[in-house]
Amino acid sequence: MERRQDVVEAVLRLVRRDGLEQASVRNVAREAGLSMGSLRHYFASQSELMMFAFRTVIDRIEARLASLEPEPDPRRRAERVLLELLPLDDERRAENEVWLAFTSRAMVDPALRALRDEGYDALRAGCRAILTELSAAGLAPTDIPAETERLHALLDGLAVHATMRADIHTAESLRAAIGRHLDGLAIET
Amino acid sequence: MERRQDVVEAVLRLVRRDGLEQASVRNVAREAGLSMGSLRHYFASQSELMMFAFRTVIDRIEARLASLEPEPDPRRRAERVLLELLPLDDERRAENEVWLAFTSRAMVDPALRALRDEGYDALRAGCRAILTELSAAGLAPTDIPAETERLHALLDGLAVHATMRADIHTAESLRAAIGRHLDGLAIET
DNA sequence: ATGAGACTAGCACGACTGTGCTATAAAAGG
DNA sequence: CCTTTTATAGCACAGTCGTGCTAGTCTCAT
Repeated sequence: MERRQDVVEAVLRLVRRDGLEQASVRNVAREAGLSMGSLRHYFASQSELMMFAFRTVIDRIEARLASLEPEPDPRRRAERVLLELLPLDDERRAENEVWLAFTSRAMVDPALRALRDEGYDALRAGCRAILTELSAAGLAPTDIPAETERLHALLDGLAVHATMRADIHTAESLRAAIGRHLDGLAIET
Repeated sequence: MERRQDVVEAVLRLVRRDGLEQASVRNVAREAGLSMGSLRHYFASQSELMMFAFRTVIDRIEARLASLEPEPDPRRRAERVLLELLPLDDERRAENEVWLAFTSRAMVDPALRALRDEGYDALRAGCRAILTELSAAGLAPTDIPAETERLHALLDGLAVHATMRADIHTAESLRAAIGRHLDGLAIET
């Protein structure tokens, strides 16, 4: 059963190193140290493999968020959750790279689109929850939908930028951007 | 005369409809109504074709920005420029879809990366220019680098979101997000 | 020990890939 | 008129692609 996870690891390595289009059945098998036939015993088709890999990425991000230690202060909690979603270390940088590749393919692949939308909706709901709490504490405006649009876009924009150009966007500059946005929300109230 | 432009149109149609990975030499030739050999008379290799197509997209966006009618009021000018970059109509939606596809491939293709970085830098410089003007007019904080990071991320985030889910992000909601951000900048000053 | 199922391996097929190459048709310049 | 470019077309080659298929090997309960 855990062998499927090994295969997914191979997929993610391949996607990061050579791009999603290089994640062919043959390449994945070689990267995972399996024969083609053996790989197909775990995944009947390529699309099943890709869906599973995409789902794994989503699950990991959600698991990391769920394992955050509780933080009563709304402002600090907001900061912590948002920063957890940005590519501040190699692990999360890898996740974001893979996410970007899948997202791009989802533009033309209906099966992946459903998963992408699921991730999108979850992230947006998270942003909304953060803003609802902040607003209740008087730390953000009351127009939740509008601020959700803005925060969600800022978050994904920062993530994409940091993934594309890790050299320019340091952990510090990302932290500063988030902090500044939260400050702004408090002032606008 | 410029048959090359017709070929690029075919590439862009193909990328939008079926994804970048479907933009093979054969498919592009068929889409453009040419034979393979004929296409190769205009573009010696596939990568030359892709680079040219990517460059065309960049040039078009810059041309559209350059053709904006002058607007003396800093706030209105900022709004106009930023909205021009968002996928508010089909033409710009198409550009953003293609941009996203190229951007994703640029993660693993050094040749495309140079072009992507060029676009990235130009957009960031534009954001910085807008903020410098706003700041001079007392309509934005003086910490230009930090605000550039935020505005640039917001802009790209909105663009990506609207491109992925055009059904959810209406022209109105995008306009509102930009307007709200500019309001916030003025308040934070 | 024997049969069942899980696992591993690899070949074959038809389709698609980018590019090298040659051959023909049209246009242009002398 | 002839020649030189320019343009169009298409075949051949050596790959890679996903998947169907068969067969051998392992583990384990009966």
